[in-house]
Amino acid sequence: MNQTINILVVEDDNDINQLLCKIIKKSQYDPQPAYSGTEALLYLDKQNWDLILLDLMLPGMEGEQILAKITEKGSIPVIIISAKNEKETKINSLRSGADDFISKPFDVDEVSARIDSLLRRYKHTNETSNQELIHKDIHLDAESKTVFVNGNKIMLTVREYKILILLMASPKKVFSKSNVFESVWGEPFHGDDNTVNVHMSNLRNKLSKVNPKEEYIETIWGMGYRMKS
Amino acid sequence: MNQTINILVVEDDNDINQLLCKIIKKSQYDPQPAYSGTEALLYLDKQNWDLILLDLMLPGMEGEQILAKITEKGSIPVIIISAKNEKETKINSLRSGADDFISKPFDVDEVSARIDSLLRRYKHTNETSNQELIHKDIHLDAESKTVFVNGNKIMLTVREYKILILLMASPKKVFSKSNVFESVWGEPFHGDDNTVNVHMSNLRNKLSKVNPKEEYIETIWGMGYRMKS
DNA sequence: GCTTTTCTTAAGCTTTGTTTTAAGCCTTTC
DNA sequence: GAAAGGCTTAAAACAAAGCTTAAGAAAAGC
Repeated sequence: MNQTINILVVEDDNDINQLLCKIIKKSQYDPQPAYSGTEALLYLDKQNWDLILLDLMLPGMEGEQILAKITEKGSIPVIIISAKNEKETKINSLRSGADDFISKPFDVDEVSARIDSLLRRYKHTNETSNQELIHKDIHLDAESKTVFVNGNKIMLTVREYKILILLMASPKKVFSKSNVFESVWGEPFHGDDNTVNVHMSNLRNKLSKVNPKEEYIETIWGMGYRMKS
Repeated sequence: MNQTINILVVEDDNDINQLLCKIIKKSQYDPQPAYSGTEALLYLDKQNWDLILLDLMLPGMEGEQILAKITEKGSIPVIIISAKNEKETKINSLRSGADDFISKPFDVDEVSARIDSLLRRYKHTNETSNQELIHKDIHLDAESKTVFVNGNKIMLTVREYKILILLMASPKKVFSKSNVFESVWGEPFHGDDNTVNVHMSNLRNKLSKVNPKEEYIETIWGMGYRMKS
């Protein structure tokens, strides 16, 4: 049960990277150093990270690009650690999906406290990746990001896939439109929006194309959507 | 559907409090100023807060005590805003359950960005309020938004569902029509309205369709409604 | 840069839910 | 035990939520 917590440390400076890893180890977490942007990207897809520490100034690739890749990938908590200390950098990072911003030079204990604080809240969120979800004759393989209905592979777009994985991860739960929007799009929902409907409709079509008799996703009027059991 | 987000602003300085409220309003959230620790505590239990901004230096009561009360109460996200800028204060706050620490003087845009960042995550995680309400043979599961009477699933509309959850959450309490209306509809009640009656009737019908002998909701003449024990 | 795919927006339409209306039914009070 | 006021109910009118389609915009892929 005592699962290890994996933290990716993206920082080109050798000494600082080692220092960060040391801090992390001291708190009983499992650090993985990455010394460049490209190295970071390699690790990114390789496993599920519980948290990422990211330096914004990297050789080869800008930290901002990495941040974009991370947020695109899912909802991994990110702490930016940077010497680029201007207001704009800070705010842009936070707006782009970072959860915290620590300025260099940093205080060892503060870094540790902020890591703990973030993990305390979000430890339990990232548990659904890297497994196979099954519901009726839908098989969703999270690792290869493929979906089979009745043995037939179907091609979903990113949005459709994310909606499906959300619903399938908690098959009894009812997700409101705003739930869905905020989980899948990662931004606040403003009520007059039709795009969830459209994607839901498209997803349903793709699912039922294979097996027209079956209804997979049900609508709970005024409440939202749920996998039909 | 488009729920408001309530933010409690605990800060004794009038100008700063107003400034913070202004920032919050600009982001379409709903701020509530509290100018002292005691005032903050009053508000704390009064409703469910999505986020709390907390100044550490308050007259009468120390901010640390408030923080303790907040974390004790549940998992409301807290951002500390403080002029006490020493390392120890920062780290203690974070270790005591705060999610972020902003030093005074603060930058308006940074505050805004950090609020958004925290809410973005919090709203995803806080949806697992998986509670089940039981009254006689009625089982109400909040996560799946389903209601069972004597083991049989019954289909309720949103209004009916909300009325039932209200009554079942406080089964001994008598709810006046205006109570019900204001809780379920979220707007002030004007006495000459019959709609609560209608929905109550429909709800009773659906409940007693399964089990006609049982009376679940009783009318207290001139007072309101209550779950019948 | 051009092509292809995917996403978003908007409109019209269908389904479902809500409110109003109004008649009749209980309780209470005098 | 009749009048008054509150409560219930059923049905009609209305409103809202959801679905589908198609077309333009944006993004991704080549």
